[in-house]
Parts: sequence; C-alpha cells; structure tokens
Amino acid sequence: MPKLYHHSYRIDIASLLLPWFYRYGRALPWRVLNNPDPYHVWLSEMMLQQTTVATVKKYFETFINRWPTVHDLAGATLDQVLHAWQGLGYYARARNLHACAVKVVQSYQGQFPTTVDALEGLPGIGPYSASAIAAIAFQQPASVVDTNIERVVARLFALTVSPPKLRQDARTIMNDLVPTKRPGDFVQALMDLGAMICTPRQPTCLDCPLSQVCQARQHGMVEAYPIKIAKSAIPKKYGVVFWLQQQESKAVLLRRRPLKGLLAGMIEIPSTPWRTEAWVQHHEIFDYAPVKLNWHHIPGSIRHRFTHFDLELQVVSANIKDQHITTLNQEFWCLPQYFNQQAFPTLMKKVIKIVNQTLLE
DNA sequence: GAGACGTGGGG
DNA sequence: TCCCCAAGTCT
Repeated sequence: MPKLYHHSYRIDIASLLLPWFYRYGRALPWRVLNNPDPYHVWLSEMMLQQTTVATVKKYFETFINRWPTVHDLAGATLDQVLHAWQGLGYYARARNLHACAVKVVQSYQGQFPTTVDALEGLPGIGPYSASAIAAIAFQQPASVVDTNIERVVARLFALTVSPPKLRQDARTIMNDLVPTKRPGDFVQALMDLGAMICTPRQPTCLDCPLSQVCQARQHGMVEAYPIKIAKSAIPKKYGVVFWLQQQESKAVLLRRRPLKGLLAGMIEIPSTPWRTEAWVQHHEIFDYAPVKLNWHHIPGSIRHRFTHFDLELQVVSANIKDQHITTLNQEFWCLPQYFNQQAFPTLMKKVIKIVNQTLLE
C-alpha cells in the first residue's frame, strides 16, 4: 500500500467527484439515475469490454430493441446473437453473452444474482464486470477497477508498480474509497473522469475536480502514470482467399469457422491457412482450393490488423458451372443478396468489398 | 502468468 | 501511414 494513501481520501474524493459527475457525466443509453435495469447494465458491460462507448451505443440499442429482456435473449439462437454481434469484435463475448442469458434464466429464474461472487460465476463476467454490475445495478460497494479507474488511481496516489500488480493495488484502494451511499455513481464518475479528463495522453488537469489531491499532479508527472510496458512487435501473416461463384446462380461458397479460436463461429470465405510465410508457390496455394479450377488473381490485397498479428490476404476467384463440388464439413453456398444474413466479421466484409470492386468493373 | 482474442477512431 | 488505445475474460 502506498505510504501517501490516507483513509480520509474516501470522503475527499467522493465529495469532490460526485458534483462534477452530476454536472458533466455522460448521458449513456444504459445509464439511468435510479434503479437501472440489471439486464441493461450487464449487456452494456459485456459490450464495453475493450470497446469504445461510441461503438457500443449502436449495438446496445439494437440488442435491447430486439431482445428487451434476458428471457428474450436466452430464447434467441447463438447464430442470431453472433449475427447481431458482427463487427463488434471479440466474438467469444457473444457466445458468453448467450450462455450467460441462458444460465440466468435457467438457474436464477431470469433475475441476475446480486453478489460479486455469484456474478463472477457467470460466463463472460470476470472480476471487473462482476464488481461493476454489483455496484451499478445493485448498489453494492464493490471494488471496481477498469483501465480508466486504474489510471486515475495510479495518478491520484502516484503508484509506481507496473501491471498486473497495479490492478490488484488499485482494487485494494478502491475497496476503501468506494462509498456505501450510491457506489454505482461513484464508480461511474471515476470511469467518466478517466475517459473525459484523466485521459492516457494529454489529460486536462485544469478541468479535473481531483487535481488538488492528485499526487502525480503535485509531482508534475501526470502522464508518467501508470507505468507502461513496452510492447513487442506483432508478426505478419499471409493467406489466400478462394472466391468461388456459381456461373448461373451467382451463389458464393462460404464456410463457418470453428467454434473456438479466432473469429469463432463466424462466417468466412474459404482460404488457405494464415501463416507467417507468404504464399508464393501456386501448387501450394491450390492444394487448399475447394476445387481444382482455373483460378484468377484479383488485384489488390486486404490488410487487417488483429490484436496480436497483422494479416494480408490475396484473393483468387473462379466460376463453377454447377454445384458439382461436394461441400465439405462447414461449407455452404450463399447468394450475394443474402450476405446480409451472414455473420461476417469485418475482415470478410473487406474481402467482399474488394471482390465487388473488381467484378463490377 | 502470458498470450489469445477484433475493431474503429484519434493524434 | 503508423501507433496507441478502449468499461476484460479466458486458458
């Protein structure tokens, strides 16, 4: 525990922070002053994991309009949920979201549990989300720490430990800071402060209600906190996509990805494996082709950055007279006018776009 | 504990 | 263009 940390900050911080929050805090679709719907709180927290507020807003509205209650969501198919989640990323969240809804209905009569421990036992809910839901939806003084609060706390107390130790230290401090009165407002206020004022770069300390008690500010070193870890370079991978289209019907061959791993359960256009060596040898590429045909290279390429590698895809295309080929395990044909029903990740939308540009010329 | 896991926006 | 980063979780 930092030496300069005092218990009295509990009062100081809340009394400084809450007036600022009630005046400048963000209006968000899932945020209401009193008695928020736990389903809304939970749904927003799942979507907000590693995802910006601006992006989440659209998806949140779509989901609650389509599935107004956790019962409705539990009654949806996984495929429907994956489709609605397309473009939002981290697709394991969509699988966990559906599994969690089912479990809440089956094991909790459709009522979310109210304790941190019980919440953390649900799919997709980890330490952060369990605490956040408990505090915001159920008014529990839970120790909520996300990257925003972690950064704010690191600066307030000039914490020099590096993650992941910082996360634990921040949790300990937040456990003391969080008030029993309106804890949900308090943690949301800290998150808004981190998102609007105490930002990673160029924080606007002149507008900060806590600047008077901020130790990093007193040292003139605000941006030095929290300590950052140097990131290693990410590898580059290559793949070749096979755009196979029926001559008459114009149906395109698609397939579903495995239910585990990258883009799990999402729909893709068949391709070679993605590997770190570029694909040069034709025979090597076409060993992976869904059918032996005369493939034509489509000009241009798709570059896509995932969290842990860069991907460059080339596209080859071919037409096939009839549905001669036996579709393998996860392959199926789809007419382009029904593409909007497929759960395509953004990467595949890029592929479709480049193909359309070429074929329309 | 470290790596896997998406995407879009800002500087 | 490139790098950083965003209300983390799971294995």
